[in-house]
Amino acid sequence: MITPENLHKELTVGQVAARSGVAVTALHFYESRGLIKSNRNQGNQRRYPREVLRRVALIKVAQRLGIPLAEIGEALKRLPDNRAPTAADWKTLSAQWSLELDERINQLTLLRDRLNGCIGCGCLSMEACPLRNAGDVLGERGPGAHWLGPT
Amino acid sequence: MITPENLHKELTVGQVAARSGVAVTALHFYESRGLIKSNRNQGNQRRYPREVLRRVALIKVAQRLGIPLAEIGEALKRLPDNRAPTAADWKTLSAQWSLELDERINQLTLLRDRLNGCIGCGCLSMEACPLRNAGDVLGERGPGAHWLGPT
DNA sequence: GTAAAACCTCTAGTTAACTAGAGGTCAATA
DNA sequence: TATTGACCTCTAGTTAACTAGAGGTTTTAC
Repeated sequence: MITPENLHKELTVGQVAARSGVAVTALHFYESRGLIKSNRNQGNQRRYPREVLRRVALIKVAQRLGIPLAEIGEALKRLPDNRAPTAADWKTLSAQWSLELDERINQLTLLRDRLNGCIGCGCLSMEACPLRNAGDVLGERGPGAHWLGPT
Repeated sequence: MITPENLHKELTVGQVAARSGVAVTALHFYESRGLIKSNRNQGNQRRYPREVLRRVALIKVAQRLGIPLAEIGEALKRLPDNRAPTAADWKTLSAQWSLELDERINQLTLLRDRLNGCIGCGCLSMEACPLRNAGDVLGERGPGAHWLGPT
């Protein structure tokens, strides 16, 4: 709901950048990917409702979890439109992401155990070595979550 | 040591590709990055000693561990020149990589615990939220190992 | 009222790890 | 011998997540 009062409270890109710790260009970029939205003033400059800060915060946390922007965008799209994510929304998203994180940790742990089992063996055979054809653990990157690791 | 006998045993790119499961173009690419080397025949075509198979195997395993090619190249360069990696070499490298994998797992575990601690809190404050300013856990990507996660 | 700071769009560059294709050569087979 | 398949080099494109800069407009502050 836009009242004269909260219109006054809108933020410029520069302000959002300063408060969120994200570069102005990055905010442009997020907008181009549909992760955030902006209103424009008379002179075509972006004006953000304050809620954008929360949205950006959520984006940054998700990135630290290793979730690619595209997926974060998907998740945000599933939230009621154009509203800041609430604590309840956050709960839903973070529970999901926690599961994926668990899965990722399991995969890495299994891989490490195999590696340790293979130290010194030196086989590396395509057919026999568990490190080489552990396709069951870390398969091709198909549909689903893709973990690129935190930057 | 090149004898008429093992000259005969040299492999073409296509053969290496087939046996290693890596595309021909990727082998070209590895060569351009100094990860593997080839001899050329009269017609300028690549001819590989059989040891290249072991080298490629090692590259693929390291990649599954999430180690970037540049670092794999560094590691290979530290091995005696132009020789296939032996079981002892593999032991050295894999022990090192195992440590890095441990570290990575620890980072992710800590992150997951923080995430779980934060589910429902919904704060996401720049100053207060442990998820947001856990710079101690996963910092900028500086010098050292860079983990991009397995593909 | 003017000058500087902030903003706008758009293109191009960055890294990683390749792939795809053009245009041409070489090798193996019938 | 001719043809096909494998090979050669080189350029350009791919994805992700941005950054840098050019060239131009708007806002703000003095």
